[in-house]
Amino acid sequence: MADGPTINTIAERAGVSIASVSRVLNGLPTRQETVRKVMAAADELGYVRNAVARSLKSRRTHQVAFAMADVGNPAYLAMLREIQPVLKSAGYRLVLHSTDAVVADEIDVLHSLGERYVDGLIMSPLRVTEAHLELLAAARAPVVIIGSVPDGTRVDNVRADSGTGVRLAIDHLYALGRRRIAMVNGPLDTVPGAARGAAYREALGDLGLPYDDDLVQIGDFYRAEGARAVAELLARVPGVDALMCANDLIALGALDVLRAAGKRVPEDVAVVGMDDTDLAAASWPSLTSVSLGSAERGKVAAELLLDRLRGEGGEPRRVTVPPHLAVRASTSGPAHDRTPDPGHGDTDGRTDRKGSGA
Amino acid sequence: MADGPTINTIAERAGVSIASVSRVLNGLPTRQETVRKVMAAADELGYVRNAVARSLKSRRTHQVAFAMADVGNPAYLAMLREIQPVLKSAGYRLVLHSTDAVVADEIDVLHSLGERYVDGLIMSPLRVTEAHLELLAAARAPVVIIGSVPDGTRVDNVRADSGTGVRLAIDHLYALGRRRIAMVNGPLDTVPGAARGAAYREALGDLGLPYDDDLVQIGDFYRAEGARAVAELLARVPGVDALMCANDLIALGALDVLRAAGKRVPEDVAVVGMDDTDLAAASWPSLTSVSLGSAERGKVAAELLLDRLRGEGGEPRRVTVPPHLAVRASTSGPAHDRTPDPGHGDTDGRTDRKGSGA
DNA sequence: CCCCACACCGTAAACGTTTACAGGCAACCT
DNA sequence: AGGTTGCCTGTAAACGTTTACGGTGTGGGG
Repeated sequence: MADGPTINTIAERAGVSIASVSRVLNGLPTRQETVRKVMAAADELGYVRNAVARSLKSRRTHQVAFAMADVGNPAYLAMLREIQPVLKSAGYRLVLHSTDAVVADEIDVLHSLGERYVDGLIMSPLRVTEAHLELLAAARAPVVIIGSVPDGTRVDNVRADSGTGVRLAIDHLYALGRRRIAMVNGPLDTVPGAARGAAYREALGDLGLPYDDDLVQIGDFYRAEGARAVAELLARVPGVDALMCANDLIALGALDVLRAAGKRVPEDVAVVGMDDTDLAAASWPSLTSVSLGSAERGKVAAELLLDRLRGEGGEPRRVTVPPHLAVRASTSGPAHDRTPDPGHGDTDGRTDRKGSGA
Repeated sequence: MADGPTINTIAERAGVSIASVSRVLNGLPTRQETVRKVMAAADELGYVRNAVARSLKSRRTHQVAFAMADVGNPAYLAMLREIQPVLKSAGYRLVLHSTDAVVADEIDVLHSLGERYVDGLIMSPLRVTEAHLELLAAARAPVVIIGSVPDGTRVDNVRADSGTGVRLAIDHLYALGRRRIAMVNGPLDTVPGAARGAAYREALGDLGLPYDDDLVQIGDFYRAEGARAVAELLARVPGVDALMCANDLIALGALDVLRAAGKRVPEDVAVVGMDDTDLAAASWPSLTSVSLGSAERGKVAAELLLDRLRGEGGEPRRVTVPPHLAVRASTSGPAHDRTPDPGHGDTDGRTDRKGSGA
């Protein structure tokens, strides 16, 4: 296999200096004859520029890292799917870090920025610890955080608004005439759990509905736990007419239990999920779900980072992506898929993906 | 922000040569006193090794690329989820290429191997063209292909076996007493479409069932097209008692239509999907599906590549990952989720993922 | 005819590491 | 005491680029 040709090999073969070769390859002004000779030599040798050497000299790797907890999580996946093309079209490669929700791994990623193998980083941390903040402050490359970050942290930041999301859903249910709206939440010591629980309470208040502890059931963010929680809830409050679920998996569990209990969805009980994953469109009945704009957040984050990489300075920017409601059969009757908000309504397109397996 | 400390900065501060610094940092035998001084200096300066310079000298980047058509496709996603941890624990970073099913992009990726920004590549191409083969033969780094490749191609190769997969499903349906088993396929000019169609015909033959053109319906690999195809099929052959669908999306479309037609699943019509995506476990009734072992293929591919990176030579290896059947409610009655093949039975665990949206 | 301007090119340094080689020094043996 | 051994360390080259700088040759103007 030998050792690939370098700029030196070309120089020899073309009878010019390596400086000329470099100039030609970079399109700097050069005599026509020289260009011809160099190009010919490069073609014959099948030369490809060594990216590592180039990076060393130019201090640019044209790589960007994206770090999140788990590729399998549809929220992160949606981000990834938007980030990738944005970076690609700007000439950057994407280095993927899956941190398995381990804080130490996230710290590692931040620390490894110092190795300078990427020009920038997009990170969506689970929680932001002191260690995160310290490393962020000292980061040797631009960083964009997807998720919430303490006020005053000097870092570009793109966040969701699950509080408003919950409110959208509750308003929707209220508009449909539902008055006994229950909340099936995940653990309250998680950031999303706490935020969604608080928003539920507030939204009820604003609508003049009483807050009733009996209507709140805590489980976990999984399907089986969601089912269990809803079963308990139904036993306690048989007359409930709507379920606000803290994510889509819980909502799927709710559908299971309601079906088993002989309740019709949405006629007897309306169900709303959250995150608007592709499971929502695939389930039966299809699930109305609050989209927190993961895709949009990914895209914005990538664009913020590219701005920094282009050298734009200035104060850290903060963008909040508004949630929206993807209305489907589980609240609005038997019609199949309706998305009243065409501005973001690519929701259902997502099931249109090929599942071949070559 | 200044310019980060280098090995030179440390050498100065510790009063030793850069060679000694390098030795200490790499754990080569060194006097205790020197180690102490160097470590102290490095700590105080917050030194982090420059990965680019290191790669240039050592000709190792500790990066591996994975190229596939689309991260959103659950089959590729499953691969990615297995590849990532295997590479990570071996100390490699993952560079992700999404080629959007554009052949030119795949060629680009292969070509860019010459830039030496990665030590190896795992690629799952849609089709393998002449250009692919040429570049593979000349590749300057080890490559593992996930998918089929012409016999005699000198490249490590991991493939699925969708033919056997179809047969598993047909046998299963036959064992349940079904005799009018229809096939709902995607276009026959695609690789998976052709293979699955042929396998269907063969499997019927082996079971002594007649092949009947009326029982075959061609659509496309999407939910809506699947629904349309099944509607036609039902109109033509009302007595069909089982549907073999060429992927999960088609099967979801089938469920929609059967429900609308008042047919019970599985009592009246049993339904089998293919690819065993997480949609299969989420749907109602949950969907029996043929897993083509995407996750397993990803894992095996990563391991083959690591072997090469460790310097193992030898003939190109070919591994075929056996398919298996994830049996669920859409064929085996009302009981919820049963996977009779515990050897691969992590199927349902996949829905147990958190869908938070910080 | 001389000089200057200009276009082009080559030499060499630099980016931040790793590593072959050789020098220095202490300890040990004879 | 002199020689040998072995450990530790420093010098310098190398990895493959980019680029500042100065040199050469040509053409044109005075």
